[in-house]
Amino acid sequence: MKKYDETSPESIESYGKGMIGKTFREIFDAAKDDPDGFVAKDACADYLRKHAQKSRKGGVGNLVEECWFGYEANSDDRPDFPEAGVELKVTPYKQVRKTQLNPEGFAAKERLVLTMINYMEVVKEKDFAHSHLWEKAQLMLLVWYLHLQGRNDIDSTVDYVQLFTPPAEDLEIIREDYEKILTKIRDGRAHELSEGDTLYLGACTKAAKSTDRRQQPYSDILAKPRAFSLKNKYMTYVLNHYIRPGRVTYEPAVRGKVSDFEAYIIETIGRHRGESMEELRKRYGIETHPKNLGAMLAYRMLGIKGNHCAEFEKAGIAIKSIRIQENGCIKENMSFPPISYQKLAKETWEDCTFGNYLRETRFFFVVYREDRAGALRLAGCCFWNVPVRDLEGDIRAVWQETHDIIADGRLVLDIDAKGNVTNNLPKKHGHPIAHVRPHGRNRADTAPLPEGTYLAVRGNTAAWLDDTAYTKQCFWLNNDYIRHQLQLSGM
DNA sequence: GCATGATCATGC
DNA sequence: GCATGATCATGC
Repeated sequence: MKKYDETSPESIESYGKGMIGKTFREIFDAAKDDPDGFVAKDACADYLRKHAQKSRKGGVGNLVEECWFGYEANSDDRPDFPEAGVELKVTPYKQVRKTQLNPEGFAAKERLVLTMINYMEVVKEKDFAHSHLWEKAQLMLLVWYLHLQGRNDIDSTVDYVQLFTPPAEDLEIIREDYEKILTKIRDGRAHELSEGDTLYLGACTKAAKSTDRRQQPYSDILAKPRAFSLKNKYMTYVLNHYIRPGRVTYEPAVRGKVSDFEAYIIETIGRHRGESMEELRKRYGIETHPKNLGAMLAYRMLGIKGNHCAEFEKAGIAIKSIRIQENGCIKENMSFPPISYQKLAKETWEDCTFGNYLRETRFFFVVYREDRAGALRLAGCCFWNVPVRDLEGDIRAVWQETHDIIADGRLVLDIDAKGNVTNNLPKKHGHPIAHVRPHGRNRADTAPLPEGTYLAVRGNTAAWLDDTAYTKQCFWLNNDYIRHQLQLSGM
């Protein structure tokens, strides 16, 4: 006898809310001792074994299915509660740095995987409304728990349980994302899919081994197995704006309905083509010359008063303003967040901070070009993400070289008689796309090296030196590479 | 002129 | 206090 009505989403939700405040271990223990035989006993024994070792991916999800809802976990294609059309999703969130706009500092820990993309079958679907994806995503019961580093998730508490359907304005974009992914598959380019291609719905890689490949219908090239997923940034927005109570929402760029989000943004900003940064700055009443002026002006041109935009936030779009000099060169290389040497040393390319950032982030380039008088005039804008071949080519090489030097403790400084410092990290020379360079307050602004590794110094020493830490560096994308990418985007 | 290392200014 | 975006300084 079920303790809820399997045909009613509300009943499933209300029964699910009974988990709030309980740990997964408590849910398991209660089920184990349930005299009604509510749970398959074999499954419970299985859990004890698996969780005695270490936390298993999907482990707590299966635990909730079997120990709380009392059905056997399976990889059935249908929704978990077929009669109610509800899909159960147990998903972690985590603590991140607190900011003014995220005062408690919570973020989704992972993207939400919805369903595998069967390249051969998905192209036969009539449209999004009739897709297998929509069947799985139209009504989800989200179960959130806080993941703490170093703690087995089985000891986490269930914090939120809520039915969720993406709101209409998000669905418009999810539908466009779906079409974009389908178009790439229909063009025989499934092997070039990337999470950065789309906004809220991503095609994330999902394979047991990094060498796994799948057939695709319109090309002989094998493609990585991928799944439709709601991206991490979107899930963070869902958590902080739809699930947790009392959060502020950001202003949207689109009010009403548009058929193509990106085209609308480009067109709206494009109306200001030819205007100078200074003119725009004064028009929008910005008194100072902040470093993020380019981004601020982009928001103003989109009719947004603050320095955040709901759609960009949900999609994880990063605004980068680019200045082209009169001679056609981009003045500066493009910087990224500082490298944590300790994290880097433990990472692999398949799952690393910088690689994941580039894979998941869509960029919005706002381009200003210097005129003869030296004024920067808006030249246009475009959306961009790193092409797979570049990511897996030079960027990967630069990352791997940097990783190996740091992880193996092979970082070497040469200091000449004048005190000029050079290191052996990958340079722009010899790398067409990316390089590594300092990026901190000054060279005494350092980050710790992995434990047990030490900075080697040849030549002279320097007062700021400490052989367990080194000047903060970051990965940079080369200016000429960005220039070339802009040209490919028709700018 | 450009690569590389270094630093500045502002906002969160 | 630190990340971020931007720019500077020097030597080859």
